[in-house]
Amino acid sequence: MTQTYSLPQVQVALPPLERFEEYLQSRKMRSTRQRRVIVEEVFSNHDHFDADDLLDQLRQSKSDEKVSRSTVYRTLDDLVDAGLLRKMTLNGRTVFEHDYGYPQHDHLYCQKCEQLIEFHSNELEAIRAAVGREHNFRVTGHRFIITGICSECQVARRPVRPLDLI
Amino acid sequence: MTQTYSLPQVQVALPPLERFEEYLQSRKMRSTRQRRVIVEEVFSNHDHFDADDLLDQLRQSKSDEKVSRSTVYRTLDDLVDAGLLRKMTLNGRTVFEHDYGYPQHDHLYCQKCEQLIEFHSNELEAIRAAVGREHNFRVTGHRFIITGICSECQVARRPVRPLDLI
DNA sequence: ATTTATGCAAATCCTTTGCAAATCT
DNA sequence: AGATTTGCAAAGGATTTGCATAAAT
Repeated sequence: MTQTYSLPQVQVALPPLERFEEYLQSRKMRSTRQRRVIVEEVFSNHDHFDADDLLDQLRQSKSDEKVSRSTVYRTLDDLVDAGLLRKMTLNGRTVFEHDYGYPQHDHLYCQKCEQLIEFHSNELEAIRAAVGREHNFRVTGHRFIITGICSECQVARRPVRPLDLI
Repeated sequence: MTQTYSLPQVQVALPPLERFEEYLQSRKMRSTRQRRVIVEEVFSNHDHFDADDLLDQLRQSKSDEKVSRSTVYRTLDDLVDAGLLRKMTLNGRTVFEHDYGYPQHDHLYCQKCEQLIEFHSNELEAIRAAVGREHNFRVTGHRFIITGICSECQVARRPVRPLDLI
């Protein structure tokens, strides 16, 4: 039942860690215990997080695998360079989210619960392109965030975050 | 030739300083020399700026009108509260721009010359509303920034800014 | 054996704060 | 006079850096 003839090689997405090691090799950087631990932790769930969140998570998981704060910062930047993570500023906080193997999307940001909701819009891509064309601007990316109150918070009576820093 | 009968009072936009003094009064805050100097300086040109830029400008203009760094920070926040300025984070920098009496717009950001180009799109408003409706999200605002290379920089050969922080 | 990465503590950058003195109303 | 605001210097928070030691090739 096993097929032994070879199929045309399909571009299958590598697991994040492997993808990262590929990147490291290409830059003559080393695959260290810390880097591996960080990548595993980062891709173990799909939340948005900042350096501190990650540090906390690392401390909670297998306690023997310590990683210093500086290494977390350094590796997070490497992961962005490698295209595994996206970095953005939200309300003054630097937050990261998965980029590698993750579909393009934008965010709704609730000013009460501070939750980020993802959405995708094809029309947005169109606008982006049109605006670029109009201004003879070579578009390489964008960031779009809609602020307001999410459905759950519309009933709850919680204070709205000042929100000047989106 | 002078008409002495009174016309129905039209809502004319007040100059920024007057608008600000109105705000100050409503909050029992005082119209101080520093606050006046800052507002005048801020609205003397339409560039985007950060606290440091403003401090420099203040130092260059009439040298007798000194304003301390803390006061600049404090007043900038007041101006945001008063609705005269918008605050946003760009590439890790906190930048301000005129809001009062200024039409709603979004930005193109050139990663080479770091210039901000303003544009407006009605379609964007539509998308915003549609997305909000879909997610039962009460939209109060948004931030949209398109990144890339402006027309002038497309010919020049300058390095592209890393740009992870938009 | 070499070279790169880590961890620590110190340094930096930007912004905020406490408080006495100065300035408004 | 009485209250608010200012300027200063010190405190904060987040991130980066220099450097000796540890770990990877």
